[in-house]
Amino acid sequence: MKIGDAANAAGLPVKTVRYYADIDLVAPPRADNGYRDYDAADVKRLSFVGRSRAFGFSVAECRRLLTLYDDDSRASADVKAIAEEHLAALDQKMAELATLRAELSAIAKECKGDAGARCPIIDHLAGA
Amino acid sequence: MKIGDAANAAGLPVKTVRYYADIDLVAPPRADNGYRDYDAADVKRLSFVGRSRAFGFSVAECRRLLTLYDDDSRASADVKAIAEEHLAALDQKMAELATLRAELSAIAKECKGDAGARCPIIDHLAGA
DNA sequence: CTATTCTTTCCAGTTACTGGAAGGTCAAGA
DNA sequence: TCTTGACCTTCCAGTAACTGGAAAGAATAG
Repeated sequence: MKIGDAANAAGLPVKTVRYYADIDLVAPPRADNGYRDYDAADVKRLSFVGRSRAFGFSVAECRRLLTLYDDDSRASADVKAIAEEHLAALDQKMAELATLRAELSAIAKECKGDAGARCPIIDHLAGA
Repeated sequence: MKIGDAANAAGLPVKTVRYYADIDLVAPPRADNGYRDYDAADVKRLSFVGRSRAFGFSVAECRRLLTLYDDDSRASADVKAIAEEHLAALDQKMAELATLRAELSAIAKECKGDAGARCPIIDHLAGA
């Protein structure tokens, strides 16, 4: 199966699939003509990565997950650990954004937002 | 004032200050010896950028904000527009993260996280 | 006068692709 | 058979915003 078909089946751009091959994430063998030769298992792995990425896992995390995916005798605890690690990271990021949002919102509220030059937002950013 | 002192006064790493000079964000003149020569206004601008970055504004947004900061006759509406644009972006990102978090959390809950191989997380990622 | 601390430039790496150029391969149609 | 077009290949560059490090010149303290 050529890269175009594999990418199509996995719902990923060809460029991305090629990239995953370059970084040895999902690296199929080559056919005689030099073309990458994907099989059904490769497509499954590509789809797996695609879904993992959609959940916000980094490529490094995808690599670990893929290893566990391939390992029939993994402990589900190992998978869950990665997931919870990721959940914690999501929580932290959300908390950071919420703080930022709240502070910026409070400052923005003070600004009239008219044609006048006086601007509490600028003042705050300037350290007033 | 040399870059080290300016960076110190602005609370930024020297590397970052040099980077800002490279991209013409805060670009001081050069002294005879070739050293960048910062004055008090430059330090203020650096601090301004530092605070803006801390609020999550991109460097591109900082550039716009800096222009407005420098313009005594700006309309506060222009500043507020950037701030609200940024608030909207923050809201969107937070919503995305919240969705991700909820979905992943729901899936993770199904996983026992023990020594067994059966793992609903993997199953979900595999598209089951 | 020297040792240390600055400063300079430039190159590379980070994350996860994405776009584009130049060129090889293959299947179908005239 | 020839050609056209769709596909494949590699490699280079760019994205965002730095950060680390190397090599070399400048300044300063003792």
